[in-house]
Amino acid sequence: MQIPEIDEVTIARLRKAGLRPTRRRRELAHLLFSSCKEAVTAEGLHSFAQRNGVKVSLATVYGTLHSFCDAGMVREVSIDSGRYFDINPDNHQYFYFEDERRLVGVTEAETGLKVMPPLPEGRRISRVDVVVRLRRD
Amino acid sequence: MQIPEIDEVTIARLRKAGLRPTRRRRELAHLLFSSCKEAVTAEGLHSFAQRNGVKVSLATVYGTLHSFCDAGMVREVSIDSGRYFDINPDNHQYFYFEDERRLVGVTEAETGLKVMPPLPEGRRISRVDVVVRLRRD
DNA sequence: GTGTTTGCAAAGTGTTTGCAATTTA
DNA sequence: TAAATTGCAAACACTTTGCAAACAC
Repeated sequence: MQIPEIDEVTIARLRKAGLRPTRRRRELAHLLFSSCKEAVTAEGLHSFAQRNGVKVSLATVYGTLHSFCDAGMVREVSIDSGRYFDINPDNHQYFYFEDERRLVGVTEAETGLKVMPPLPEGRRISRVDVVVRLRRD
Repeated sequence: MQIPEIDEVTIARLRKAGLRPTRRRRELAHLLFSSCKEAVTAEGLHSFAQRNGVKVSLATVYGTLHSFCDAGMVREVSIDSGRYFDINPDNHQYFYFEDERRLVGVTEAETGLKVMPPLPEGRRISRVDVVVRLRRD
C-alpha cells in the first residue's frame, strides 16, 4: 500500500466524497477502485485485503464499506441474501452469474433499457434495480 | 383452518405443483394464497400463522416456504438482505416501499417494461428482476 | 485539543441442519 | 410399510454494536 501517485487519486476521491482519507479508507478504497472490475462482498474485499498485506478485521471492512456507501462512493446491491458493493454508484443494472455468484454492473446504455413505470400516489422513485440473472447455456 | 371448499383449492394447487398436501402445507398455503396480496417474509408468515391459530415454528415455516419455492409456487426476492416470497411466481417486477419494507409485485403489463439486454456469450437469462424502490414524496 | 475513526471481541439477527417422531400414499 | 415430511433445538453464517485506543485536522 505505498504507491504514492495512485494514493493521491484515492485521497482526492475520498475527500470529494466528504470522507477523511484515513489509512484504512485509503487502503481499502485503493484496493477497491484500482483492482475491482466487479462488485465485491465484504468477505471478498476482506480476503482480497489479506492477500495484499492489508491486515484488517472483517468488522472493519464492513464499517469502511458502509462509510463508502453512505458517502455515495459505492452502491449496495442485494442478491439471494448476499450483499454486493458495486464501485460504480451510477450502475442500476446488473448481470448476475448465478453459478459463480458474480455480479457485474452494466450501464443503462448497454441494456437499452429505460424504466419508467406509473407510480403509486404520493411516492417517488428512490432507485430502480434491474438484475439480469444468467445461467450457462 | 377448516374451510372445506377452499381447502380443496389449496390441495389441488399443491398437487399440481407436485407436492403432497400435508397438513402444514395446506395450512400455510391456504394462509398465503387466500390472504396475502403482497410478498411476505418467513417471519411475516410465521406471525400471521400464529395469529390464525396455526402453531408452527419459524424453522418449519422456512422449510415449507422453500418447498413451495422449489415447486415453483412462490418466488423468492431478496431486497436489502431481507427475503420475500411472492405468491405469484410470474411476477418479475416489484414496487418496494422502502419506509414500510413492503414488497408488492406488479406485472410486466403494468410497467410497460420489457427487458432484453444483449447477453454475454454462452449464457442465457435465468430470470430478470426489476425492483422499483419508492420513497414518500 | 477535539471530534472522528479504528479495531476487534462479543452480541445479535436471520437461516439452516440434524434427526427422531409422525404422516402420507 | 416405505418414503416423505414435520418439528424444533441447536448450530451456523453473516452483520452490527460497543467502546477504549489511535488518529486527522
